[in-house]
Amino acid sequence: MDLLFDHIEQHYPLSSAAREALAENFEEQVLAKGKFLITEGRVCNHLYFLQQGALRGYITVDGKEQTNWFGFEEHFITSFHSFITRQPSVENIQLLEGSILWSISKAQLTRLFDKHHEIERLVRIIYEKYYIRLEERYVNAQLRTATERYEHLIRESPHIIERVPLGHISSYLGISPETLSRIRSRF
Amino acid sequence: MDLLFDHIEQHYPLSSAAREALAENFEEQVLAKGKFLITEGRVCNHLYFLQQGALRGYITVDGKEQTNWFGFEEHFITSFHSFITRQPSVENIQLLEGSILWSISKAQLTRLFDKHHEIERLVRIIYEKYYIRLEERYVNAQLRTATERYEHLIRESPHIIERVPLGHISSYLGISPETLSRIRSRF
DNA sequence: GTCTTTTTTTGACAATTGTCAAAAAGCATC
DNA sequence: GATGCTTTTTGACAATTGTCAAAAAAAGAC
Repeated sequence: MDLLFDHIEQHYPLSSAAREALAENFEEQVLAKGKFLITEGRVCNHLYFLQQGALRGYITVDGKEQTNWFGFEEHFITSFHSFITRQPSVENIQLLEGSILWSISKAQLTRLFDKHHEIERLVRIIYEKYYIRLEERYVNAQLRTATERYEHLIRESPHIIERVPLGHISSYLGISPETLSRIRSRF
Repeated sequence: MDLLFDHIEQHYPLSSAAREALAENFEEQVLAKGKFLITEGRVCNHLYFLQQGALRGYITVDGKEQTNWFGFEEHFITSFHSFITRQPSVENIQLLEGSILWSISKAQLTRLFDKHHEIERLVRIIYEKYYIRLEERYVNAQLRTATERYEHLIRESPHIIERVPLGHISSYLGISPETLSRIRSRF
């Protein structure tokens, strides 16, 4: 739980009262590789903090998987669309490694917003940061050639190659596994 | 200004005290077609509400313009990355039509967060909505063929074609103007 | 270790898209 | 209307990427 609060402090420093209130509402969760945190069709009512491990979020388009993001240690994770709208998720979140997470329900979090203004501020600030991160992902996805997108990926997150099967990376880059293999073969 | 508060009420109903505080801090701005709301290299310190008109946000990559979004009536607009980080904008925001906007500075808004919890809540909720809208844009941008992306665009926002030059639409879809022209020629 | 299954690579070919150049159409201004 | 200027279209060709099939490599199960 220390890692969770270390991460929170990086965004906004909380009073000890707010920290304790949060601590009471987070629950630890340990999941094995290959399992799903969220599957499409179900409403996602929880926000997760990934303490240890790796996940990916993907949707199914024409029977094929399209990976939208990879998540590693010390990030908040959820199926945001479902969490926000309370509608069934279109996204699947899968464990790429055995992972340790902390979860809090939307109802609990909303209750804390009323009790502690600073917790709502924290979440507002986290949304800001996550928004601009998503913007960056969007801009990179728009890069013209697959080679540029791949180069950008290994430049920004070189560790990804060692932790994620290439098939998922190709679906993240929006190309076929064959094309990714050919790009990699010419360095 | 009525439109601004109509829009706000759709997200979260404010007390009259909060509404008045907001009203005091928004300023009207009228800009002509072709002008820029924000240019790259400058810090964007304001959040804008577009009451009437049309804009686009784009970045410059290898000397070419890459349109990231179009903005029409009744949306909040800013160069989010710059507004949030207080760093120089990489994005340009250009007026596609003569437009009427309402602006509030980041400093003023931040001051209001401390005075009125509900205004910070409103902004938190707006971020949620804008986040999932950006997610949708991301997913659509990942569609395999340019034809699919074009079809999706005219299905979701058919009005766009009448208000935006095709050159900007092709740069939004990530294709050359020639390719867009050919896609359109076969309906 | 061997066997099985999954992932990655390679080859051949087709489809999609980009680039360059020129023509056509549209839009201002006079 | 005629005149420039910008946008859009069309043609020819090259580059990129996808698809299908099969081989090679890697990862798991026993």
